Amino acid sequence: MPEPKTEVKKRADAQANYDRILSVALEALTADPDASLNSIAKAAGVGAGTLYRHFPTRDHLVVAAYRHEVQELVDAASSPWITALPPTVALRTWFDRMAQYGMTKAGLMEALEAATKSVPFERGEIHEVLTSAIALLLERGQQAGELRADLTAEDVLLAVGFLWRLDPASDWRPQAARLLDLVVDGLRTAAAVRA
Amino acid sequence: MPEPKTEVKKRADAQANYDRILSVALEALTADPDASLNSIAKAAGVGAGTLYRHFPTRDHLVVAAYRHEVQELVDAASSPWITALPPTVALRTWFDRMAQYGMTKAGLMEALEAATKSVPFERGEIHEVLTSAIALLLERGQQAGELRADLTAEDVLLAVGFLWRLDPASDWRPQAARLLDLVVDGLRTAAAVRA
DNA sequence: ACCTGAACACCGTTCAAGT
DNA sequence: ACCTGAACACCGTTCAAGT
Repeated sequence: MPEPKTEVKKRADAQANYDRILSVALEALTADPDASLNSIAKAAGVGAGTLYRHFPTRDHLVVAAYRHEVQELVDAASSPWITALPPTVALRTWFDRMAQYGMTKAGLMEALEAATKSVPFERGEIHEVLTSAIALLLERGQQAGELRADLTAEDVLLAVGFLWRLDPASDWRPQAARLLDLVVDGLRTAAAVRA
Repeated sequence: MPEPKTEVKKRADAQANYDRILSVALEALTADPDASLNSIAKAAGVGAGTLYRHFPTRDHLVVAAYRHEVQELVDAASSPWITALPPTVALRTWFDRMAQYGMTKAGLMEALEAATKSVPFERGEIHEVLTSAIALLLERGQQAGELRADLTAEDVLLAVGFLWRLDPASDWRPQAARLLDLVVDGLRTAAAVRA
């Protein structure tokens, strides 16, 4: 019988290091998004080479550290309290939650931003998982005729990228609300606007 | 008679260094937006301390290096070929030009991005000059009743921030067009949309 | 297989010493 | 006044040597 997990089996010490690096990284990056990789390795009690073995680039580490948070965000897109809403409202509500998440976890914004970077082959699973969550909500609105059909989930992700340039220490809520209104309004079909 | 220029008079050698650093920086940053300050100082034939004396932070240098390009962009907002257009079209056309500029000069995007950063007191003259250019176009559309009156130029600058996350090496034009349409559509008043 | 940690080339930044 | 450039503390990254 092979392992039920799809992930390749690691040696026990490697797995333990992997987990410890991640938990330390989550803490360190939340405290300071610019925390150095060397400092994280040291705090995790591993050599610098070990960190690089597991996470070849900084983005890999950041993305992995916030995988859980991002997954929660993605899961929310298909949760009852979102899907019960009319499509356009659902999309807007989900973006609100996204803003909340980003603003309260400094390091998370870096992870989300990495997913919005342009060069495609450098975009990882976060990009994929976020766009699929957006696609879910977007397509529902498109099929209902509320949202324009000529825009992709990638477009929408780029359009809401302003969320990670807000200042968490400021009074960002009114501005986020105005701009999300702007984007969601732009997403609506002429028919939906007229209604 | 004092100097006609508002800028404080510098010693001749200081002025020469200042100018040379800027011209070298423009070239270096255009070639590689991540060029190091030390390498720019060396290429300009000055000590590192001299560069820091003139430009206390990297953003100061980047902003100064692209001042001329940004000014051209800003001037375009009040140029005849823009002001002759209907307000909403003018705004959209100006953004197209903005995208062109950003995509053809790699380092310029960094300068523009610095202007979109959240923390207010770190935003410099580029932010000010860009928002005033946007305000010019925006207010014209607002007074004509074509554009929503509840949005500021700062909002709009944030909303078009996706422009500096496009990949200049890719086929960015169709996506930029879709997203600019989205934003400009969102900016229009209900009355204008119905028309 | 995996880990360690010294070593390397580099970075931003400072500051005593010069002119 | 202004400049130089060595020096400092740090960064990301590598890799021989260990287990």
